[in-house]
Amino acid sequence: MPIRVLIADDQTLVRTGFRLILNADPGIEVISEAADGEAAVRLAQRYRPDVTLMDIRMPKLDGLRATELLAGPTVVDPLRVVVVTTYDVDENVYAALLAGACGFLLKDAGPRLLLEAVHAAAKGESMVSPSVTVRLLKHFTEDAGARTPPRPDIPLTARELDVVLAVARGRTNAEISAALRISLSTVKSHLASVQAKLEARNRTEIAIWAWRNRLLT
Amino acid sequence: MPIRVLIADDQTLVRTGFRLILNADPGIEVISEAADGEAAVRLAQRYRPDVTLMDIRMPKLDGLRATELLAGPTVVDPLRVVVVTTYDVDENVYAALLAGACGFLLKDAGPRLLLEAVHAAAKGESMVSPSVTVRLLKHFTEDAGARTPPRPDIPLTARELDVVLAVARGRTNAEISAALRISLSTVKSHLASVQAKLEARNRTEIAIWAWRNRLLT
DNA sequence: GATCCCCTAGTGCCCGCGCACTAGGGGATC
DNA sequence: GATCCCCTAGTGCGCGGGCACTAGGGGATC
Repeated sequence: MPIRVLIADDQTLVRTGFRLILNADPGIEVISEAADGEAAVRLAQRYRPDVTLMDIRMPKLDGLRATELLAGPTVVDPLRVVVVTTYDVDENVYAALLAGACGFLLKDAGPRLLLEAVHAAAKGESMVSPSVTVRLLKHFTEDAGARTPPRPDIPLTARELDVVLAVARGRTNAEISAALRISLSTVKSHLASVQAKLEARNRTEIAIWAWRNRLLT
Repeated sequence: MPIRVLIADDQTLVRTGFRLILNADPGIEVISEAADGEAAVRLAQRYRPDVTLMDIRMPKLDGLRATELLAGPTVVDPLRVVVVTTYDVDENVYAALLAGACGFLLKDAGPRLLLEAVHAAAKGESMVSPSVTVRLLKHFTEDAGARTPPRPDIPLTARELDVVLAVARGRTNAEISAALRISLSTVKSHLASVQAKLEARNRTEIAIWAWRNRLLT
């Protein structure tokens, strides 16, 4: 059984291009096309395709709103939507993912990537354009291991700082241990020395210290 | 000028498979291979390949450490490393990204994905396996979703607020009980309902909520 | 008067955390 | 080579805190 795909884009040429690429894959079948956002929502709700390719800039209803209607957090039985756009703008990525998109592709991506994205979406996985992914990972690693020295010159080691930041995010010792790939004992060791250095009585005071000193925002 | 690739994997069959796939692409040239982590680091430092494919489980030095040595945050002129592994474990993903990997691939990925990953890495972009991406996005939207509705308008009762503020100052339940002149049980009761309302998992997350919403300075 | 919420209070359970202490490998410094 | 610090890891212990549940008095609303 092939993957049933709906294409939503206001430009005929783009739709045709996508259709040709997708139909060349025997595992994929384009079942319908929409030229504006309203039609996209209507057709998607009627046919319930396995994957919907959604352009952002469309008449009547833009692709992000349409995505929210089809895959948003409040939808009971969300569809899989891959957002496709020309412009690699951070706000678009952000909005698309919050709207429930399970993929974000730039139109300059090659056919291989488009096919991968459709297959991934159909499996419940996600595919994001590499140029977007790199920023996503940056976001992630900054969040996870922002090794910025603290304002008041308390000599925390790099590892201790990792633990402090995790605590300040409300993580448990077990979670920290998994995230940093060290044992529970080691987490406790670091935490104990941090606690002594900061003269904190418990982990909450450590978290407060981190917030007070603007290690987090 | 083709993309120069180093393959690091202890299994000969895997290396051969990768080499065949990569060499089929005229834009890619496999310049060397390593069968353990130490050799990977040595060869990578000598030849400085555009992209290194790095297995995690390897003799002598595991791929994560090797990646850290080649692309870690402390390295002056980091190389591009794509981590490749059999096991889709969260800790591996975290560790790989923190070690500076600009890609994370599962070995069950198809050849298309491997090629895309190498091309992306060479361009300074990033490619992550779809099954991993889906979890990465979940993290992202959770983080973002926790930020977007900065709801100070959660209906906390006066007494609950007292307790929250005390917690946000690092007080223990016993101290709160004494300060507010109520029993320990009552403190726990209030705290339990606060916890439910804020969807917090522990008192630290309650304290974080208070600071994030500027209930304290 | 009935209903609802808030504040108060309790019991039992047990897991996570903090405390004290030890310890070895590795890198940097003297 | 000796010393120091960092990161790692472990054991044992005990308390604080989170979880589930019940419950009664009082004020406000319907």
